[in-house]
Amino acid sequence: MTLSIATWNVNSIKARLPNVLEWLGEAKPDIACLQEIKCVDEAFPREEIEALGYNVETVGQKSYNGVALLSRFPIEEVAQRALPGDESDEQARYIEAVIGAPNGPVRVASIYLPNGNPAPGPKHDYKLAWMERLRAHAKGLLAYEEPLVLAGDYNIIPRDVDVHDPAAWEGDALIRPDSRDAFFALLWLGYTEAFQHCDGRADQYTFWDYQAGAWPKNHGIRIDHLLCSPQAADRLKSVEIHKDVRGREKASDHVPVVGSFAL
DNA sequence: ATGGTCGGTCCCCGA
Repeated sequence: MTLSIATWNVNSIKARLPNVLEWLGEAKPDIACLQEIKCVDEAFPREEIEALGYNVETVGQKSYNGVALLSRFPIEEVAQRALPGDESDEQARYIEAVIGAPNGPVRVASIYLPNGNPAPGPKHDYKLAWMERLRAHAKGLLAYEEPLVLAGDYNIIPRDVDVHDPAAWEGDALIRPDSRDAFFALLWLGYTEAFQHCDGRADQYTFWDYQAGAWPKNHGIRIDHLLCSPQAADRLKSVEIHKDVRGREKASDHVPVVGSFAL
């Protein structure tokens, strides 16, 4: 059977609820990792999403950030409601759970990695420190030797072919060499970036800014990623970027990325 | 013609 795992930065679940319900109804992902829900847990439209057959777990925050995990299969254990490594970090950017999929447990995290702009500066320092915490935690997770997908908005453009005009982004926190190095450090642990593994084509984007006609000009960037443990990568069959979602009424600036696994 | 956006909250910030 095929297990599909999606990631989508919705840029406010309240503003995006009709789009989210429409997309869930047509794409029917088994597991969906959402980012930037921009609301506290009590304000999340849980009932509407549960009505489509999903179990729901959220780590919310007023106005900013916020992540959610939706699953057709039971969420057996919420393993983390924050990224370990800094008790003083109050930003809602990480949730990790074990899903009871029909053929065995699958661990999934929904990640909203800090943007980091302007760089250099305290926000970029926070981004790099957060990525180092993610690296340390992701390293430990490999010891489980289980199918694991770290899905989310990484705010990293991995390669120059993942942006319409690399020169226009020079110096930006999403493309800076130090940001990229921190992302590559995750891959060097043994994680596989699903899109590059399955497809790898140039000019396949997951985000188009609301400003400056970025969408009609196709001036996008690819920053939403699925990082797979070896046990997940072995079972990875395909990755799809649901680009058409960007052209809909009241669209998020990001689109869903869906991985299909023989799990 | 060198502009142009959203979303949340509150009168500006983050992306």
